[in-house]
Amino acid sequence: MDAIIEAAARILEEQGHGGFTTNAVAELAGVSIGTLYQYFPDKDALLGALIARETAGLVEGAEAACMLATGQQALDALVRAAVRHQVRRPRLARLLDFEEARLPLDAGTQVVRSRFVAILAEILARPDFPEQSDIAAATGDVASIMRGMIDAAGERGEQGQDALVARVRRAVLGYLSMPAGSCP
Amino acid sequence: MDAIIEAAARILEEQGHGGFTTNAVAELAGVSIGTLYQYFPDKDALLGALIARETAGLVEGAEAACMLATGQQALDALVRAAVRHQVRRPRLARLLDFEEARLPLDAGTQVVRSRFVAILAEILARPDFPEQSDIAAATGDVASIMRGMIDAAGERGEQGQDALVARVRRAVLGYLSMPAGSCP
Amino acid sequence: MDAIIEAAARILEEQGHGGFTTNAVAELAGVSIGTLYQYFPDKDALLGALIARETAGLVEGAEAACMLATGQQALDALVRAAVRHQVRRPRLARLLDFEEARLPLDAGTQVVRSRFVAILAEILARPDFPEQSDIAAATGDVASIMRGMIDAAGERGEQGQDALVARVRRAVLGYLSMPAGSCP
Amino acid sequence: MDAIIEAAARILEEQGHGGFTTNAVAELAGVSIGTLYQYFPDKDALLGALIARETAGLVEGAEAACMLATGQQALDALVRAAVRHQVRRPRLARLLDFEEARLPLDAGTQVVRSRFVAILAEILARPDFPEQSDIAAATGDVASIMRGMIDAAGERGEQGQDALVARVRRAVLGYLSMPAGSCP
DNA sequence: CATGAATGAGGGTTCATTCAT
DNA sequence: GATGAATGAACCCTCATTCAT
Repeated sequence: MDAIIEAAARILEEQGHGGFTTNAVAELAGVSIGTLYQYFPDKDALLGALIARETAGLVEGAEAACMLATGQQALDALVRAAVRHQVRRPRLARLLDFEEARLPLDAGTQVVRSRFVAILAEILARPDFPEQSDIAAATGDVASIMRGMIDAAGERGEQGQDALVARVRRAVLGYLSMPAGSCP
Repeated sequence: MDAIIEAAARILEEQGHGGFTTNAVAELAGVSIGTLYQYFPDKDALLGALIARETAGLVEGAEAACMLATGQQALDALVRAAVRHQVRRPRLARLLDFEEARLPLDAGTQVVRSRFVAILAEILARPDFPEQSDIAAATGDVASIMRGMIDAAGERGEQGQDALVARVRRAVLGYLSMPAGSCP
Repeated sequence: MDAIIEAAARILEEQGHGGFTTNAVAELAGVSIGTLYQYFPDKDALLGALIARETAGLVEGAEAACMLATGQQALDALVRAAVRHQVRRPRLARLLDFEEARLPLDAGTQVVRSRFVAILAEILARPDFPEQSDIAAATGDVASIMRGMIDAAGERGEQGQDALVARVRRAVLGYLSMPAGSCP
Repeated sequence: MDAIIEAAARILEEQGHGGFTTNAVAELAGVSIGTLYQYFPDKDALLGALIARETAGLVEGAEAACMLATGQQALDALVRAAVRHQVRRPRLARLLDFEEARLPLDAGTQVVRSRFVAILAEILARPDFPEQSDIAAATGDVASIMRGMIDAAGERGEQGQDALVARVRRAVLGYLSMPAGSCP
């Protein structure tokens, strides 16, 4: 039931973990608690489904970005997708981010998440970016940078997307164009 | 009682939020639940004390970094301090980071946190770094980048400090040396 | 659930405040503690419901008394109702009386209580009683006299109703027929 | 320790049963909790001592009243003593009244309390009062009337003593002068 | 004698989950 | 399928009481 997942999302972003109870979700969704348990075996399954739904949107954007011709364009679209995703529901995104680390991630979500990283890796390997000696590490770092900056913006309640997109791109490009292993 | 705070730290990093109950903390600390409540008026106060303790170490390192002559040296020391802090107890650091956002942060902790940012701002303003048009934004971004990368490393269970330090420095320097506002 | 309220009544009269715990009430009622809290948001709400239930019976009797033709008859019925109410469960009545003073009496119960006083005022104003210079004070005093005598009888464990009724009537009539303000 | 008893009194009248904890009493008295327990074996003992202290003042007044020549004078003084006692610390008096019923009254307090009734009985037997067919019952009733009216005044927060004294005397004299056993 | 840190049974309350209807 | 009353383990926290110093 989509209504249940959406109710879970709303409760989570409006009340935080404190108010996130199965009963509250069921009530907001307009179904009985029994019905909720018919669709989701337990609370974590509901959370997992919510995470999957949210992550899916992000991956869709990433896949679209991947279609673009140049690396610059693709990266730009990817950053934009990530920012848009976060700006839409910042608190929810942050909370789910945190939950993801705690959950015994079911296979489905795992795949979705690594799909994003795979796409990012493909983009960073494009010829219009400086070649990276360790592409896997670079990919991980870029992902971390994006996540760190975007989460922080959400936490601060930043509103506009464009400024944030510009700054994230600056960070990513700066990282990529900086030679690895410069002296200590 | 330091034993109680340390027990709280251990419970949190070993069992996560789920296992973090006042009774569990008291038991691990080897005191009765009543004793715990004689030192901390409620659960959040205990959490606050733990956050303060952990954050304090980090700020100390930052303050030492601030003493160094050049910006490069100071930044290097700062990154190193942050990495060391995180690598020591990665899970704990991440969980506390999250709690900090939720707590009605008492003044003391607030100060500690903003102190770190203030130090970072001072370092970034040094003459051996490229001048930033918006120093506040740059400071925030650099902090986010550091946090994002270091948290991710902790999440992945990365062990060695040096590689991580090098990569974080690369990201920060890359960001700083990239001119802001390059078009797409 | 009536069973819960009745269990509360029994616990209260058999064990006093000391034994009046939500767990004890639930157990005696034969329901789980969770069920109790589904019907009453907290302990005070349960107490309030019990007070309302007990007071209701008394007011009913008072209202019936009010229908009677003469003041003498009405007063007699009123006293009888109050005595009957108290004699039925003396300890419970006394304890609830006390709690009533402590509770942030919800509107419903407030009304019930003042209703009794209003009825008493109406009865005392009947023409077959001596006219009172300050009817409000007289009403309050008569109510206090009744309550004092009836509570004391309950405390002593007095059993029969008739003797007590006769004595209360004597006190009330004595008060009413005594001119106010006779000097010493 | 008188300071402890007085602290108990103050806590009780200012915070009610809810705040009446041995720790609070000790703190207000300016002694340690250990000291409190050196003087009073347990909480009820402290309460008992407080009751004894308060009741004692009342009995003293009653004994003084008993010395007066006529019944009228003695009764007047007795009522006045009771009212004064209550008006001084109304909430405390009411709470202690209630506790008295619950406590396994130690012999000392028992004696004090029945002493008051004995004095009242003696006064009511004076020749300037109408003769009572059942002097024991009359004594109990008069005591109950006094207590009911005076407690109610305290509950209402009534301030002046004189009006209350006049009304109580009216009630008592009215009761005494009313022939027992008038028709139903 | 005074102290006060320590104790821990027990109290009020929540909430994930079940199951008879 | 849907319902929602019922469950009870577990949580946070209090407070009367003890006892080593």
